[in-house]
Amino acid sequence: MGPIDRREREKEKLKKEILDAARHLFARDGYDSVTIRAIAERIEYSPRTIYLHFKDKEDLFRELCQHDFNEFGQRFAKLASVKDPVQRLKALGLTYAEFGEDFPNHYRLMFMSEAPDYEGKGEEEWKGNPEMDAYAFLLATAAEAIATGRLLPAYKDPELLAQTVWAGIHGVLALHFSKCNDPWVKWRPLKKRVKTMVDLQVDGLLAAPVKATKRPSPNIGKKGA
Amino acid sequence: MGPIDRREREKEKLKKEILDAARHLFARDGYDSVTIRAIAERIEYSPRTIYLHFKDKEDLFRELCQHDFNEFGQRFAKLASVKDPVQRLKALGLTYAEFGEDFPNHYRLMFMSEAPDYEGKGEEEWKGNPEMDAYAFLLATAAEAIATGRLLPAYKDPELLAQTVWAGIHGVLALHFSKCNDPWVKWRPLKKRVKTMVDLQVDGLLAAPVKATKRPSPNIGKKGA
DNA sequence: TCCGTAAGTCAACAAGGTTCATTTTGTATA
DNA sequence: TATACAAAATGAACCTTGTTGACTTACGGA
Repeated sequence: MGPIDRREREKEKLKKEILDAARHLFARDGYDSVTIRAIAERIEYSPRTIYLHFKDKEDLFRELCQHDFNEFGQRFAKLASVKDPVQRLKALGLTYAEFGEDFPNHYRLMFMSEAPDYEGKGEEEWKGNPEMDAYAFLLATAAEAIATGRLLPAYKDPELLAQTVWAGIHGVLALHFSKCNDPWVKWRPLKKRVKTMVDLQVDGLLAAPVKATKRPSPNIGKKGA
Repeated sequence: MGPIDRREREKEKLKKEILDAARHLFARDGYDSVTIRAIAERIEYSPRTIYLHFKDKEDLFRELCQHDFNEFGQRFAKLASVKDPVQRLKALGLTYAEFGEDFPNHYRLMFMSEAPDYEGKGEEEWKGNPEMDAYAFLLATAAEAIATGRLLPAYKDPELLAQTVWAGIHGVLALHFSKCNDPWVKWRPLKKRVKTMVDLQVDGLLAAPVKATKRPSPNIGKKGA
């Protein structure tokens, strides 16, 4: 049965066209500024047609992310070759930030907008999500880093460590995206801020500058305010 | 001239009513979900009236922030009594995060949405802004901390240090607000993540656990990936 | 009492997401 | 070949929301 197959293919092709148009516009103008009508105009179809392929604007947006974030996943995957987990942690941070710099609108989309509620959805719904893969990779690296015994004993929960490191770099980017116009801040170059964050975190984890391999003293004592 | 004054007072009172209604709604529902019409309905005036007091929705929103962020400024001001600048840095982080926890929607408003362009506006436009005061305070604390000589020599730029520390805590909050539903992350409690971030950063700055007062070794050498 | 100004309102516009009812199109079948 | 039918596509409209133009009302001063 040829015709049916062809139709199916054509349907897929149109969907791809929509995604391409949407990608272009979202990346250039940001989520809010892009209208369904504009996307439709770009592909020379009526706005209504888009709704035959996507439930609503957010659904389109989300599918686009899912599709595109392979780039993100691929960049991360390359870092598997870094043997030392602590160095890999650093590399992860730098790569993550680089992605944010290269694709600011995608970054915003993925990390700075309310996530959909996965409540109730099965694992299949989010399996294969590059964001998840990246987090898993970060988590594994954190665990390995801890396993080297070179970190301060306070940092022994891989999950907590991964979340904290992630938050640090994310903070640099997020602040950059939303606050870079504050006139009372003499912003340092983004790259410099990223590097400082990465260094600071690793310094904090190792808690002994550069080449110390053993933690200097086990008792950290109370840290209360 | 009594009547004129009274009119002025009444005008101010109505403006305050608008702000109160807006605060309530913004805090409860978030910026996007609040409509001008809803605010108007709450104060039992027509929507048009709001435009007699504020240029547009964003202007209203911004004035509200400006007005409310005294709370923010006051919390910070209290920390001036912490003598040790490093401890004060810690306290600043914890207080900042506490504010975000207590007023998530205000936090979002102030730190997670595109700032207006201050381009071209004179200093008067943003003078007295509590956000600026808070940043100035953080900056001063960073400078003092550096001046103690207890930090690693790599961290000698107060501006860069302030920006990095801010970014770290902000990252924890921002990630929390937009990503706490990701099912593949076993999120640790927010308070714990905040504390970890603060500790990690201070550990990194001091680069010698706990009570070390002198930097252990001046040469940090290259940190490149 | 009458005028002018400030305060306030109604109705409407425009933009944008979304849907209803309808038309067009291409395929399979009598 | 002519017809029935489902898929594809669309134009017009609906609804919400920010915003504004034009009008009405209230009131202090002459």
